[in-house]
Amino acid sequence: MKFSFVSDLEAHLRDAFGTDDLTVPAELCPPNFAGDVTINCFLLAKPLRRNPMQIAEQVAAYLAKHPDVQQAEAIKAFVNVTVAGGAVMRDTVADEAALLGAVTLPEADQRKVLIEFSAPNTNKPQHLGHVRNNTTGMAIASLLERVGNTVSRINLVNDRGVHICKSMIAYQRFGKGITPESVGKKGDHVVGDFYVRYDQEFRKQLSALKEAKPELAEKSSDELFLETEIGRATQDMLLAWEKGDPEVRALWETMNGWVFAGFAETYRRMGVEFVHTYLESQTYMLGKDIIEEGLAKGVFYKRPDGATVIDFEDPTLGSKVVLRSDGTSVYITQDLGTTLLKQHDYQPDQQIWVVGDEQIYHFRVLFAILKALGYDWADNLVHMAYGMVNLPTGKMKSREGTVVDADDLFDELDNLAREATLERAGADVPEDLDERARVIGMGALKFMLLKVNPKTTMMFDPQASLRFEGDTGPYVLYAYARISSMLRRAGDAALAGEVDWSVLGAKEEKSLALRCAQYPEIMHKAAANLDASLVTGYLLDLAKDFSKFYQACPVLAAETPALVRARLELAARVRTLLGDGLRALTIGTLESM
RNA sequence: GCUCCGGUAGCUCAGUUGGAUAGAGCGACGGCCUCCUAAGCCGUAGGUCGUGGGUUCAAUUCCCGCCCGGGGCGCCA
Repeated sequence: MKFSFVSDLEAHLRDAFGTDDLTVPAELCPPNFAGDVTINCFLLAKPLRRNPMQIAEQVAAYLAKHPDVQQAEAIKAFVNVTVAGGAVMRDTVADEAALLGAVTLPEADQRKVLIEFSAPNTNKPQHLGHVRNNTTGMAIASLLERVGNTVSRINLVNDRGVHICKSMIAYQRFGKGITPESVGKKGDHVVGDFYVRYDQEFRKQLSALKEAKPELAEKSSDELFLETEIGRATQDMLLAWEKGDPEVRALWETMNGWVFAGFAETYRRMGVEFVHTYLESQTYMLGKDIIEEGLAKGVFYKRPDGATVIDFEDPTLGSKVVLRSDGTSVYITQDLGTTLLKQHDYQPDQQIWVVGDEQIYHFRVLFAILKALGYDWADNLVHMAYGMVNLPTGKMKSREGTVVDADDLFDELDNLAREATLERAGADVPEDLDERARVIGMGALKFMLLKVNPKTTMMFDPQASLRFEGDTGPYVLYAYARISSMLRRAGDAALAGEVDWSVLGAKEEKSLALRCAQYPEIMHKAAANLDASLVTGYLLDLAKDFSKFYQACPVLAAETPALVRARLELAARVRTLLGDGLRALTIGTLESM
């Protein structure tokens, strides 16, 4: 927020104290104090080397005489300033293009960013955890784009490995040749069902094994995996896959095809899009050459047991194996390879991974290795770690069937939004009911997930999530729709000609305009911190300020045409910002609700 | 054991370079539709900011100890 009176005050103070380069911080005045804007003089005490109370007195005395200022009151070290309505409007919302334009960063600060998110496995459908990832990834990507960066969204699908073999084995044994079409089910769910079926069979064999050999009772299921018949069969299938066995490959292609078709549908409903999807089946062999290179450079060394390792200087990183003693890759080897591949393919200034916080250590190691290998861009790699989603009943566990399925959740929210819409519509069933239900349901879900700070482990209460009142996406959508409705009623002619902003000055009008003025800085901060919750919080504040204004100040029925015009114009600004902000979070809007 | 994240109202969460009397939503209670969409607005109740020290004019915020909860520390991914 930049006000003329603040600039004048800065010039005055620089002059009076002989200081260069002084910036005066102007904040919104807290609601329990009288004023619009507050100057915190504690922050001026150091640069001016004066007692903050004295500065406050001086600031208040200067501002009291300023033409834009109606009242300036010093309380302790704070100066609460009541600004003339016209001046507030002139310095905040009058120039819409300038307000929106300020969101775009200067060219020198714009970056080319590559963001990877979603990264699902092809053995089961997506659940609420993936939904948080997808929503966060899309929101961060479009937020970064909105402030002027060039963003490439990519996915890296884990389409090979033991997990998919499990589903394949179960399908071979229990599938009876069904297809998604024959059972009328999404392909990812069909494959996921076999993954669950596999686990049942494995458990069965495991308990039989433990019964036969009581000495194994204490062993973990991982340790006993190859002791079971189905475990060995799975291992054999994995090896056959790696050798390119035609039959195994054909089944793999078929089942992955089902999963991808299912994912496409889930992504479509969420509005998730990627410029490219890397497949692990095509990249898993990458990375070994980098190990060779690092070995030659002395970054890695071969341990007596044959494993290739790196010892970090940082004791919290310790030591990490990068190649097994048999020469095969580990997880991090592949990740080194794909990181280089992505760097080569896109030449980004920065790579971002949206991956759960349980992998924080993994990424620290990954980045440290790349740094040790001498890649200067390794300093710009970012793991955007986000927290898990828990349910009131506890953690989500696929095997225990306690996951909230993404598609089911979408359906449920869609239905509730439809009911809520019909309930409010009365006899007039809207023609675009489907569209409304979709936007409201998905908007409610995304907004709720984005509202909490990404790094916090969040609690998802399915019951509470189905409500559309209070601090929710629909609340914001509702404010948007009401303004749209007002503008429709007013007609285009109502927005023609000059606006006399000086007719505004009610506290609700000023608060609203001041809130609008915060938009660019909020967007910058959210983008810089990769934190979409700053935007949701802001949009709620803006929508609340609008609702208060709307309650207190009649717009279309205002006393004079000039007042109608100015209030309508102010409301239009709010609508523009709400739409812009929601779009930056990949949440759609509605013209009527 | 080492390490990372968290502990704020009954519940879910804000509070980010240390600043005024710690906020919101839900839930509870009480008001507001002859008036631009009540998915709304207004009010009441609800807090030793986990705990004990320290730094500071000023600490929910920074530092240290402790308690509680969660994650991570593999030749798994």
